[in-house]
Amino acid sequence: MSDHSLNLKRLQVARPRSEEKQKALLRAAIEIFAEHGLGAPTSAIAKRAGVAEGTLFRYFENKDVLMRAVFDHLLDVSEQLFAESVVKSLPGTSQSQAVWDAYVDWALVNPAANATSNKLMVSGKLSNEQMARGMRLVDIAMEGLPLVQGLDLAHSIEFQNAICTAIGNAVIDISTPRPHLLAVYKRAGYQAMMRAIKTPESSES
Amino acid sequence: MSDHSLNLKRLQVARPRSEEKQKALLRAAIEIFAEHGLGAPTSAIAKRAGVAEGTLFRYFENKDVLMRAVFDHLLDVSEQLFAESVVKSLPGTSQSQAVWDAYVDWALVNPAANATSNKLMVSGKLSNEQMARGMRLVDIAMEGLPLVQGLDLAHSIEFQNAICTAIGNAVIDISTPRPHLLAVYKRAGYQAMMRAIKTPESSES
Amino acid sequence: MSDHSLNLKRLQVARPRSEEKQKALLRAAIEIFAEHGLGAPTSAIAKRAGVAEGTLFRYFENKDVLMRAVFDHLLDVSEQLFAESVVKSLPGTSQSQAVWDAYVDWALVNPAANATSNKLMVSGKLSNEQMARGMRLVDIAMEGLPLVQGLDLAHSIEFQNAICTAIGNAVIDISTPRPHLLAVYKRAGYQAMMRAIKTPESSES
Amino acid sequence: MSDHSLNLKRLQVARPRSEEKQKALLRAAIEIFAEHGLGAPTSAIAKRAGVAEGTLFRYFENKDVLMRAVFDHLLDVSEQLFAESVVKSLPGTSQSQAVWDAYVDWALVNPAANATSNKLMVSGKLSNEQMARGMRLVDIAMEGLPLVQGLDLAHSIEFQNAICTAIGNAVIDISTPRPHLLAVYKRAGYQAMMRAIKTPESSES
DNA sequence: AATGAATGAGACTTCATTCAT
DNA sequence: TATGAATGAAGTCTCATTCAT
Repeated sequence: MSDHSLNLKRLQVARPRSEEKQKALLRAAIEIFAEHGLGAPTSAIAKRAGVAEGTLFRYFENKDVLMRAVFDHLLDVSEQLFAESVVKSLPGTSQSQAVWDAYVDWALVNPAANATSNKLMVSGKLSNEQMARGMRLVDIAMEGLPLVQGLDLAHSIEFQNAICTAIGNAVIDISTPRPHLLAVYKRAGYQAMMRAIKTPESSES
Repeated sequence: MSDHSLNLKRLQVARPRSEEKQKALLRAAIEIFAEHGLGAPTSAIAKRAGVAEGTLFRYFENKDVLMRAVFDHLLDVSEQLFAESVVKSLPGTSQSQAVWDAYVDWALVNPAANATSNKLMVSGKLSNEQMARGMRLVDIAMEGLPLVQGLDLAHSIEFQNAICTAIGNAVIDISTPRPHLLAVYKRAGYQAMMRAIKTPESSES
Repeated sequence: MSDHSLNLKRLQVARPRSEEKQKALLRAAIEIFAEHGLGAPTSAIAKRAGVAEGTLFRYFENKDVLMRAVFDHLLDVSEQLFAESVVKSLPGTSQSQAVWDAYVDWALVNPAANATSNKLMVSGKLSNEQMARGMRLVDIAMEGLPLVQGLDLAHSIEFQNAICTAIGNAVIDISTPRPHLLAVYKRAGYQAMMRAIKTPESSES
Repeated sequence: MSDHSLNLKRLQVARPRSEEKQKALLRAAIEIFAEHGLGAPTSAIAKRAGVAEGTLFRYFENKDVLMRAVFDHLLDVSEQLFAESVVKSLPGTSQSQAVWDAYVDWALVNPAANATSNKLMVSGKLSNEQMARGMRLVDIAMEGLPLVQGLDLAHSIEFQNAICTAIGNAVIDISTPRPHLLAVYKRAGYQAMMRAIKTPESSES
């Protein structure tokens, strides 16, 4: 009996055999979600990935699991991106600017990934762990920036993260349809962000 | 009892199309969309509004029309809000701060409206006219703010609107789950916004 | 107050159940059924008739009743048509040709009536009495024609009615989209019909 | 067990799209449309075919496509019927009579097919290609019949097709409820048709 | 393990009919 | 009596998921 139920369980649980197919499905999901929203049919994702409709469910138990896997995958990419950007940063630029550039550039080169990431963030489908992981990533990206003052520490970090992320996304949003202005907006956006979080000495005088 | 013309008008229609029901449907749609996303069934909206499923379609030809009507309604409210906020602004505060306060306060008091508005903005269901109207509203809200420099005029307005809107929404997003910090974040957010768009040159003097 | 209500009351009484509205509804139903099939919404009929949706159901208990009323109305018209056509028939033409001409001409002048009549005939919505009445009308129209031979009487009548009706409708069907050929087809059709029912023996003599 | 190539073919598809189900759906549609009209629900067709409601739409994109497929199927059958009837025609009978007999017999044996075909012809749901194909079939069936005179060629063919089709359908209509009279009506109908289109020499004398 | 046919719940929408005015 | 707003059953079609092959 126990043997039996174990067997069934094993059959039901997604047992990916090919890493390649899993990647193809994630890539396809990112594209399809970006193009048609999270309500797009799983069959469209399977087709884009070049696999059968049913195959998707051998790799991802159901659509919600797929969505969360997509988000995890995008965070993996982002984390690696940030790590690399710091290492590669040019001597003349600060670490924060290296991360900023890397993030904005990546979003412009991977518009589907950026779009799907944003859709997932507001979908209500992510787990608390994933939300936390997302925030941690922002924490890391913000490392090295001077903290805005006038708030206690916890609130200050939270606040600064929110502001900086928002400005970054805003720059990406307006640059996406006008790639020729990317350099201008990227620079201006970075400066605006730095000013926004600069400690307001003058207000204390 | 009431005046004559009203009485006559009433007699001409069997049951007047109830303004109340239309409002109830819009309110219900705002709530349901906020809670369950734009993919929520129309039947849920009808039920929340306390009308039959078919009744929804007497007031709104189909779901897309309903969505656009919801957006128009929210813009109506926002426009009025901005107009009033300027009039009511306290002597000591600038116009821009009055609008800022009004916007943040409204979003916190009407979280569903704010959430649904955001969802609609990225839904791809709005008409070009509606997108334009949304941007015009932001233009109006930004009136009186000094323009960030270093960009030509058109790009500058665009850029500034994007940055300011983003910061505003960020403040709303982090304040929503922590209402007791609203005052702090609202103040800090306003200052951050003003710094972000401050002319760069002045900081070098 | 009493003055007022009395006035209104009188206005309502001055609008009795009107023969005119009933006729308008029948006319509208004929048109709408012809244009959009028997599945067309009753609301479209009411609108075409210039009355409210609910008013239709004060004149016709439900849609099936309306359909049957339409058919009865069309038979009324046909009966009168046949009666008049005999009276008016020119000296040189036989009675059968007079009826034939009247029928074909009428169908071409009233395409909607003809189309709706045909649709109703195959709708399965008519009562047995109505089907019988329809056949009786054909019997009357056929009066005076020599009976095809080689069949016993009952079958012969039945057969001849079917053939003649079919040829008549065929002529109408091909003439409707080509009104300029009406005269040609009408004549040729009549001759074909007369030949079709000519006693076979006579051709052998 | 079976031969190799079949086995290999089988392995490539999970479950082959069953020809049998498609046929069952077409058959069910023909029956249901005949019994309840073209407005009958697709769910009734699926149930009659013994498949789930959704399965119908895997085989036919939507109801209109199903209707057109039904018509194409019926024309396929008719074309084959006509071809066979000519081949099988007895030495003593003319080709035209063979076709006539085959058509009438077929309609009586397949009343649902005949009824549905007629409904589709007047439904306005068929494509122009299908209407043309239907007329071409009649042309073929009429081949070999002497053309009625007194009209120019084009109109003559059109006219004759209409008359002959009409008489054929009339015979079918009156025979269907009285199968024991089929032979009589079939014979009499054929003779009536031949007389109807016979060149009227006498009128020229 | 992979496939894709099959399933059926549920979405949106229509419309005959009822009923408050 | 006339009106037309309200109703909800029923229709078409979609799609996440299961399952036979």
